[in-house]
Amino acid sequence: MPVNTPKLSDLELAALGVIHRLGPVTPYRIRKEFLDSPSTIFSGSAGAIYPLLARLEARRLVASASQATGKRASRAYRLTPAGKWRLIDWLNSPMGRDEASDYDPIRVRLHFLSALTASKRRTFLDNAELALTEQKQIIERHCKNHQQTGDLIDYHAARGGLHTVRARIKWIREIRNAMFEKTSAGGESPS
Amino acid sequence: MPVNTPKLSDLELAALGVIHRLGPVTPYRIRKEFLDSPSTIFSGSAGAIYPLLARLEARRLVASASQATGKRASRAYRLTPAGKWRLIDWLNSPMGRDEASDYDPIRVRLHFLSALTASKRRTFLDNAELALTEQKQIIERHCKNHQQTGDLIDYHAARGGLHTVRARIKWIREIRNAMFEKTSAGGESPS
DNA sequence: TGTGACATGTAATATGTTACATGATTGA
DNA sequence: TCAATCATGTAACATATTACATGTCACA
Repeated sequence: MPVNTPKLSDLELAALGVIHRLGPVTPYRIRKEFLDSPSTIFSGSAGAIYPLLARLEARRLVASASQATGKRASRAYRLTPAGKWRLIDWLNSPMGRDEASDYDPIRVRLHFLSALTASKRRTFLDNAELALTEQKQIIERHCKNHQQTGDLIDYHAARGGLHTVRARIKWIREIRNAMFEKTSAGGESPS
Repeated sequence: MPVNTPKLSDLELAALGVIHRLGPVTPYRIRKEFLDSPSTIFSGSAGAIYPLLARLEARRLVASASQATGKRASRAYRLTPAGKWRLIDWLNSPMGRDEASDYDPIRVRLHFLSALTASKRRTFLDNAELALTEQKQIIERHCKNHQQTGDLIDYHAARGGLHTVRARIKWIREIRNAMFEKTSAGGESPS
């Protein structure tokens, strides 16, 4: 069932998802979900989340109820039925190039490596491998956490990050090998 | 040498890189570079590129010379020395979480899969694998092209996309296996 | 002579970032 | 009681998307 045609941003859709998963939830709790994620694409900044929730409420995709304990204003947001339909539409919608494509900031930089001296290129690759290795450790911790808490979906999502970061490390090593390690054996034929 | 402190967007930095690689180059040629890329993050829309070039020129990172053949206005852009320094600064700058992190639209959706019935979850995974497989073929073609033209850097960049998309396919299969194959095929009910 | 691809641009608009302001709670 | 952290918000700003307007060229 197509619902609420106007397009939503990735962040808005992800927010719907978070609200669905957590149930009635405060804006800050939603922010934390993004802030604590090993992925950094959704910054979870206040300036993004509060106006976003106002937009979603204006479109009747979420509803809020006051939750004030004492004087401080606080609202708990939940999905409306329309909001849940919209979320499900998104999850069921066919995947195209945009979804199959990924964004790798290191790969973007790599395209322009010819602007550097050979020595700086090597430093670039070393830095990349270091940063990726740290990221890998962060994700491995997440993975273990979710495994212990039995949170299957989050576990699989973390595994995705792990698969990817491992592939990227392997890739960086392959490049360094090709560029610097000369005749190293064992090279697989590309493709 | 730190140059030109104000921060540039990824697209602006990538544009500097493209201008550096191609030499004096028209706006449309720059757009095409993004339009033709197997990655879809940089749309290369006119509304992004033309104002961007004006900004970079105002900051003296690029300079342009008229290239009008006949009546139609056309400018060729090249990097200024400051522009080249800025590009090199970017490539040499240390990599942090943001660079080590990646953005996988399928992984974002996966986090909310609990909103779907078991049957729809399976469809989701099938769709994902299909889209990824198509993307893989596109990247494989790019890879071969660059290999034939001897364009080492672009070849390695394409290899990066290939490593990643393969890892993602493997990951999707792993999830389907865990959820449906093997042991108790009993899907849980949607929450 | 018209059609479609190539090419240059602008305007309206929406989203998200940074920076700021402020209140509440915890614990040193 | 002071500082840090948690939490709610707003305002200014910059960037990028969509949609539009228009010109040029090849060629059927």
